[in-house]
This record gives sequence, C-alpha cells and structure tokens, in this order.
Amino acid sequence: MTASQSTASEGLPIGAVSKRTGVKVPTIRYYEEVGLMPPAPRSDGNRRFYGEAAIRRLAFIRHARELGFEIEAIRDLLALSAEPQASCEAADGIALRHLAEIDSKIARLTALRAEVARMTEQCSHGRVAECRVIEVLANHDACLHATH
Amino acid sequence: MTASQSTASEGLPIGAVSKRTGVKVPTIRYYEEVGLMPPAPRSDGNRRFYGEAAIRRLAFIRHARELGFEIEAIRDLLALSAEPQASCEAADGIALRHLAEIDSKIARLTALRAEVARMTEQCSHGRVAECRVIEVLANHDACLHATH
DNA sequence: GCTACATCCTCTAGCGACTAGAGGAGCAAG
DNA sequence: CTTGCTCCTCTAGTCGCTAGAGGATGTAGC
Repeated sequence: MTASQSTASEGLPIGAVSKRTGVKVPTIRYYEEVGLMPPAPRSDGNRRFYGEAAIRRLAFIRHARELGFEIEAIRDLLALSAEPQASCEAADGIALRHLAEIDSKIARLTALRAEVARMTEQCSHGRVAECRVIEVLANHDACLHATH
Repeated sequence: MTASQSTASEGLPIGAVSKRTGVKVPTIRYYEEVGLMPPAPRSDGNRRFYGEAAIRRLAFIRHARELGFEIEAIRDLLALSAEPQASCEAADGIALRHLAEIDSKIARLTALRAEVARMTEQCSHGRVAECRVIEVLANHDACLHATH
C-alpha cells in the first residue's frame, strides 16, 4: 500500500524481473512471443521494461506452469481472470480437467513403478544371461502387463 | 522350434512387422535412423525386410519404451543383452535409476495433485472475482507450496 | 498388358515448452 | 576509453515421435 519506491516510473528491465519472479530471461521473451505476455514497452535503447501488472501476470503464469497447466490452459485462465464478473465455471472446468490429467499420469506411473520394481527385485545380480531385467524386457509375457 | 513357415526366407516387410509388434511404421524407421535398430536389409525394390532377430529386438525396444525407459537407456540395455556373460550390474543400475526417476515423478505429481485438488474443492462456483482457482494462481502465498 | 490400389520409399516440418549459442548493441563504472 | 555486464535478435537443438508431400514399387483383377 505504501507507494513511492526507488525504481518507480518506467519499470524493471527483464533481468530484474527474471530474478524477482524466478522465470528465466529467455522464457519471459518466449512467453511474449507466444502471446501469454503482452509485448513489453521498450526503452530508447530497445530494452523491455516491466511494470507491476506485467510482473503479477508473469507470477501467475509461473505458478500455473509449476502446477503443470499447459500454455493453452493458462491462456484461458488469464483471459478469465481479466473478467471478474464472469462465472468461474470455466476456470473450475480447466482445473478439473487438469486434475483428471494428473490422476491418469499418476496411475500410469504407479503401474510402471510396480513393473520396474519387480524387475529389479528379481535381479539376482549375476550374469546378463539370467538377468531378470533383460529377460522381462525381452519377453513381454514375463511381466504383469496391467496397463501397457 | 518348428521351422518351415509361410513367409520364410527374406523376412517380413515393414508394415507386417508394424502389425506384429504394435510399433508404427515411421517409428520403426525412426529407430533405425537413431541406431536402435540396425539398418534393415533391402529387397530389390529398396524395401526393408525383417527377420526374427530384428522383430525380437523391436519388441524389446517397444516393451522398454512402454516402461518409460529413454532411448539412450534402451541403447545401453540392448548392448548389454548382447553380452550374456557380462555381469548384469549395469542393467540393474539402469533399471534402478529409472525407478528413482519414476518415484520422483510420482512424488511431484502427487504434490501437484493435492494443490490442484484443494484449489478446485474451495471453488464456490460463483464469480471469477472470488474464485479460488484464479486466486491461488495469482497469489502463491495462498497455496501449500510443498515442492514448488 | 493395363489399371487400381496398397504399401513402400525419402525428405522436410511440426509438436510443447523451452534452452543454448552466435553475433552484436547499449550502458554504467573506473 | 576500456572493461564487463546486460540486453537485443535470430537460429538451432532438445525428446520421441507424427504428419504430410511427392514419388516408386508391388500386387490383384480384368
């Protein structure tokens, strides 16, 4: 709430924004290129400068990416967040779809894990000829094959 | 063990191999290109033909891919499987490293899942302005932030 | 032999979400 | 004025395929 700080008027250059948000410089430029970030205003020397709104937007994107949302989904979420009066049904839907995606990935990985763990546990640490790891890979019948 | 079958002598063309192994035709060519499969012998008309050994190798690759092994790892596993007298320590190591990878992916996804689930559960299905989904994304402090 | 049609060939480009590097310009401090 | 940092643009690479263009070959029916 207290205004009047140091860098004030024009905003921060891309490197400072990168440090503040934890998003790498080329990634910020990439987000601009694909339209997630609006084209940043430039200084005389053609350098990008970012105000508070842009930095908040970037933090939003970063957080969404950390949570595994795809660029396309983030594009939609950003559009929604710009319309505070709209129903949040759409946003909820995006999140729910993402949740389902995560669940199916976890399920798949859990099945893989069981298979690979079984392989390694049965390995007798002898010669390749009787190695369970190699054997299971070579012979699909030798495995649990739940999902794959 | 019983020999003398129909297609016998030269081997199968790529399409038949694809059907038998479930690996798509362009993918088989891709595996040859990156050196996972040896260059297939060609017919007069420049078409690839595959014998039993090649088909077994392809099945091995497919199974390993299904289990999430990377191409590089499969390359190593194939090399190892060609040396039955060697110790299977290396193969075991590759599998164990892969297992650790899977575990860390599962852990990460599980943390994400909790976060996204919490977001959606708190959504009151009202306006965007008070939507928990949008809010959490905009404000990192509003989330559990375990791993991210 | 001829005509369809399927299958095969090579080559290039695209996916997602960046990352790396070349080659050059701007800028602040000593 | 030079050093060294940050910034700029542009191209190409990552992974494991997938899609498509444009053309050759093979096979079945007539």
